[in-house]
Parts: sequence; structure tokens; C-alpha cells
Amino acid sequence: MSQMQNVERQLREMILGLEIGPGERLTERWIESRFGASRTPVRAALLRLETEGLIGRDGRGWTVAPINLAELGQIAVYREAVEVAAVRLTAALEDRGGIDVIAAMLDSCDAETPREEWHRVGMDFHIELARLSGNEFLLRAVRDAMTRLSRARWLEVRDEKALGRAWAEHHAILAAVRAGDADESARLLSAHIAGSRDRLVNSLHDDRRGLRARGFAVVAA
Amino acid sequence: MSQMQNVERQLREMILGLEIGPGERLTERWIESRFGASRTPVRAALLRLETEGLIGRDGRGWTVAPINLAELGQIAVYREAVEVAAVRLTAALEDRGGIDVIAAMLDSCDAETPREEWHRVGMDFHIELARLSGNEFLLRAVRDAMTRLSRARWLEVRDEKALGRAWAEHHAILAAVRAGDADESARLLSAHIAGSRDRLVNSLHDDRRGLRARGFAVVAA
DNA sequence: GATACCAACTTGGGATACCAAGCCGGTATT
DNA sequence: AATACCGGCTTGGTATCCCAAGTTGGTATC
Repeated sequence: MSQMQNVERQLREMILGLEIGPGERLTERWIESRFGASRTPVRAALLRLETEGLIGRDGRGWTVAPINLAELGQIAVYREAVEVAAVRLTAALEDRGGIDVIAAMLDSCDAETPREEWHRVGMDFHIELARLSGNEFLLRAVRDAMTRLSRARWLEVRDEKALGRAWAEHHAILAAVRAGDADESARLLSAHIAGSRDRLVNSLHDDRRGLRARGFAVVAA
Repeated sequence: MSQMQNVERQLREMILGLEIGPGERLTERWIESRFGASRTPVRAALLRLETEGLIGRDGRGWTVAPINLAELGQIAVYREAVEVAAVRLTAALEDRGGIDVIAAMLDSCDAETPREEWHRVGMDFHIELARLSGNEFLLRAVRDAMTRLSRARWLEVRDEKALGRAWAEHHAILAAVRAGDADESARLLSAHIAGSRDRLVNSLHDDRRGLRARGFAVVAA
């Protein structure tokens, strides 16, 4: 694997894993020494992460994207548009066998599953559902949206009850898609996304002082 | 303006203007000498254009993205999802003053307007309409989709009648949005996009031999 | 003590040198 | 004549060097 891909992947993981906090400054020299690569692949990786929205420019320098509550609302609208379109396509397919794989993925999580795994599966559910549509652009859009939401979802304070409700909603969506009911799938998915957004924004809004205390830049809604 | 931005902009214009044909190979050294920049900004520009989908990797090298008829169909689905979402948002706004600016933009084209300008305005209509929604993600999605469609639309053989019909549809969409009728706006926009896709794919499909004769790589649907 | 100014350093932007892998053409062998 | 082999050339990947602009810390002056 090339150095550029190495740096890109590791840096993305550090950002998404909050090892580098939202709002933190990045210098090419620091990354260079941190990953043992020279500046050329480092700069290439930064350019790619910039298009993913994980980092941005701060004048001449680089900054890890802050947690932006207003952006979360816009992403929810965007997600709804593309995910609903994807699920409607999927519900109209003859071969919806892929749904069972997604259901199995959900069921692989139980009480002993680490939180990190729940987090990943919760995002992969939406990504894999979009993949079933067969539309590369809808898939990419969903993947991008989930990437941008990843840190916020990780920071969200989620109680067991909310987690269980989300999982039930996921299963309900799958059931509607499996039945080929596009309207019901769309309705359930829209409601799920709206609820998810509300819990997320409320949780982070309530926590924003705590987040700032941890050194995380939080942009108000 | 930085060298990277210069190279990126000029290379994008050459690709979209078909001065470099779809499917053509690109070498970093050629670009370097062509624009008088060194490889560092050239590589940065290539990385950005790659994320725009205008170029892709061909093994170790770079290739201008071919005209892909299957992709055009997928983009139409994607466009419909995001543009309809955007126009619904806009129709629900209190302040829809921006619509008049778009109408004026359409009206700035007449029989003497060069074809290039019609082409640009035809894309800007959709982009600016999406901008009115205020949602950055929907706007970016529409802009990306139009960029990817740009070359295909340029190659499309369009008769006066089809062009006039498209303009009438644009005005009808604006009227519905101005009236705040979200459902009607969405219906008209969906029909417009579907019709646009059909004309585009049919035209290119019929022309694909001619396109290949011009040295353009065309991927079948 | 406050401020204006200057030097050293930091940092991203760009240029260039080097490398490894792959491609191509030529040559020698059968 | 066909083919296997080899050497040079092209090309992207990487490392490194230089530069200009901006920042910082200290110092001298008022």
C-alpha cells in the first residue's frame, strides 16, 4: 500500500476516533514525523481528507473540522433525500436477497458487543442499505454523509433505550423493504433519520460545554 | 492565485471543453510542461479532479473519464433525489425572491446567444435553484452532478425544439416554486430530469459511433 | 512600562532529484 | 520466422530542498 493511502487511512482514523480533536490545528511537518512519511504523500492525504470534509483550511494552515451543529441538520436533510431514494429503488427490485445479510449484520450485535462495534454497524446499516440500490452516486452520498456524522454520533450520549429503539427501527425498515413496500420503507426511514437527528443535535447541544472543555471546537446551530 | 488552482482550473476547462478527449491518457509530465507548473501542484490538481470524477486512475496512470452511458442514468436518479429535495425546501421558504434572479438568468438567453452560454445557463439554472434551498450538501450534490453531466450535455445533439421545451420547463418549474407549490414543483422537476436524461442517453447512444470516431471513449449503458 | 521594530523561526507552496515498476523495442536464440 | 530475453526509457511515488509569507519573541527606544 502506498504511503499516501497509509497516511490518509491512519489520519482519518485518528480524526474519526477523536484522537485528534475537532478544531485542532494540523501541520504537515507533524503528520510527516508522526507517520514516517514525507510531505508529498502527506499533502496528498490532506487534500483527500479535505474533500471528505474531515479537515479544512484555516488561512494557510490545516484544521480538523469542528463539530458543527448547523451542519448536522443540513446533513439530515441530505441523508433523507438520498437514503429515501435508495430505499425506494431497492424496494422495487426483484432480487432483495441482500436484505438478509444486513439483518444478520444487525443481529450480530448483542449486549456484549463493544460500543465501537455498535457504532460501526449503526453506520454500515445505512451504507449497505444504500448499496443494495445499485446506484453508485446514492451509495457514495450516503457514505459521505455517514463519515461526516461519525464523530458526532460517537460523542452522542446514547442510553440503552434509544439504542434499542434505533435497532427496532432498523429492523422495521428492513421488513418494509423486504415486503417491497416502497412507501412504507420511505416513511419509516424518514422518521428514523429525523429522530436520529433530533437525538443527536439535542445531545450535543446539551453537552456542548463538556465538549468544549475537552478541547473540541463546537459550532452552534 | 496558486499554481495548484491554476492547473486545476485550466485542466478542468480543457476536460469539460473536450480539448482533452474522454478516455485520453494524461501524464503528469505533460501537464507540467503544458501549464508551466512543477509536479507538486500538478499532482494536487489531479487529486482534486479525481474526486470530481473528471479523471480516474488507469493502473498507475491517469485517464480522462470516459463518457459512460450507464453512469448518466444513475446520475439522473441521484439528481432527481437531491434536486427535488432542494426545490421542496425552497418552495416552503417565506423569502423566495431569489427565483426572479434565476428567471432573469434564463431570459438573458436569446436567439443570438452563443451555444456555449446556453449550455452554461442550462446547468446554472439547476445549480442556482439548489442554492436557494440554503442546504450546502444539496447544493454541492447538484453542482457535482452537473459537472459530471457537462461533457455529455455538450455532446448531445439538441434541436431547437428540444431546447425551447427545456426552457419552457425551466420556467414552469420556477412558476410552481414561486407559487409555493412544493408538490407541483417536484412533479415538474422530476419530469424535466427524466426527459432530459432520455434525450441525452438516446442522443449519445445513437451517436456513439461518431463519438468513438472522434477518439472519445464511450462506455455502453 | 508601553510600544515600535527587527530577527529568527515556522509553515505551506513549489521545484527537483531519485527510485522502482512497467512498458517497449531490439536482439539473440531456436 | 517466432519467441524468449534484456536493456533503456517512461512514469508515477517519494524524499528533500528552497522560498515567501506570516508569526513570535525579544529588544531598544521613548
